[in-house]
Amino acid sequence: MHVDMNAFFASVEQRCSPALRGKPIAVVGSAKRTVVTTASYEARAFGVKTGMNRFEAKMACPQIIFVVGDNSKYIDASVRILEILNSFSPLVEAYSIDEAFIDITGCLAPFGTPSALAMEVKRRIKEALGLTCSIGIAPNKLLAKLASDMKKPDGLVIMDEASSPGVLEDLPAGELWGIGPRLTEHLGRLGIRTCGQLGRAPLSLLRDRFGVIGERLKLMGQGIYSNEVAPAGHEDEARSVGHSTTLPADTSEKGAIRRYLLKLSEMVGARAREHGLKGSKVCLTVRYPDFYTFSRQKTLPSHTNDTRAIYMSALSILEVMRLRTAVRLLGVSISGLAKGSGQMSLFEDDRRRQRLLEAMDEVNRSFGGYTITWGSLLDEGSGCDDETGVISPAWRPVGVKRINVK
DNA sequence: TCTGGGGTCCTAGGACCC
DNA sequence: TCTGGGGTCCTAGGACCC
Repeated sequence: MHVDMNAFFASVEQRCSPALRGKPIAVVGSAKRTVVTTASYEARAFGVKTGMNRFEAKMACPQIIFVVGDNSKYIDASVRILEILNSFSPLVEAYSIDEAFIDITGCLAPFGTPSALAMEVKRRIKEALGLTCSIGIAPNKLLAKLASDMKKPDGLVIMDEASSPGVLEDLPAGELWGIGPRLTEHLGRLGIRTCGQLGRAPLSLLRDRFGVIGERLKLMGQGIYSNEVAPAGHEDEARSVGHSTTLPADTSEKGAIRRYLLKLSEMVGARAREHGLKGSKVCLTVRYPDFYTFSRQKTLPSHTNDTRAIYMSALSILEVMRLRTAVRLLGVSISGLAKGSGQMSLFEDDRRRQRLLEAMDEVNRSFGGYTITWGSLLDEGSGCDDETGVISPAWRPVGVKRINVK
């Protein structure tokens, strides 16, 4: 079963503020350069879409109401929804803040049918949070996700082995989870437009053109998908931890760029430390005003989650980059992750350093945000403005991927 | 009054090793 | 008198997802 909350952020806001109900609203970030994260169904009717900037949204719908998103509300709602889902089955995978997969294979008895179970899930969520969702039930995650997408809002679609071939036969291949615009185009050039055609395409052709995913594509066209629901505690380990930010204005000013890099390094370091993770690679991403985006990474001699070590690496990469114009976005991430050993260093300096980081993390945990931070972040002059930016739907309510913002 | 931020996975070339 | 074949790791970019 796949549960997909309808216009999640916008619906939460409309529940909280009756004045917003029935109105075209768009949830955006607080930064100047922001985009629509979620549009209410009233706004979608005017063509407002996720990813539009304010100007585009206003053009599409002049009476649109912009609402600055509030992460804590969405995390709160998400946790409560997951609790409800967990009362039906222990096998709940929080796929994103507003989507979940639930293995209900062994949980049908009290309800009799999948449909009865799904109706009860919808009723409980509506009762507790006043929110609607679309539910898809199918033999696997691929088809369940497809099914939940077929009727919005407040839908319920059930697909079984008997009905899925009929649905897939004329379904555009690009509707499948994992087949995006580029693959759709490439498949189209091969004369493959529907899932039915994809499922019948010669394996040799697909393998030839798409490498290792060729085989999976053919199976997907046939509705075959073997990934299991991964409940809490059984997810894959995180592969990277990163933060990036679009600056309030493009800048070439070295001091400002360094301050942003320090702040990003601290956000990355703090989150890695919180989860006992250390990385062996640091990656710096830069976007120019023309949107040209590139990155350079550096392998470290040892694993680290120390803000200073991350920052120093980012700086050294920056030196190598030789920026050609002003910068629009900066990003810092670490990868090559390993669970920190927690072992005490032999060197007094390192031990003091570690205690300093722990103390700072503790203060920031207790008082929120970046109560304690680095002096050079606070230097006068060119801003390292504390803007929230846009809320990311990929956030998880719990675990490494939970992003703590203020 | 221009385009966010969080991720994962795959590819392809080159360095390096035996 | 002309250059094998196996492998790993690293890097940068891009497709795809929410």
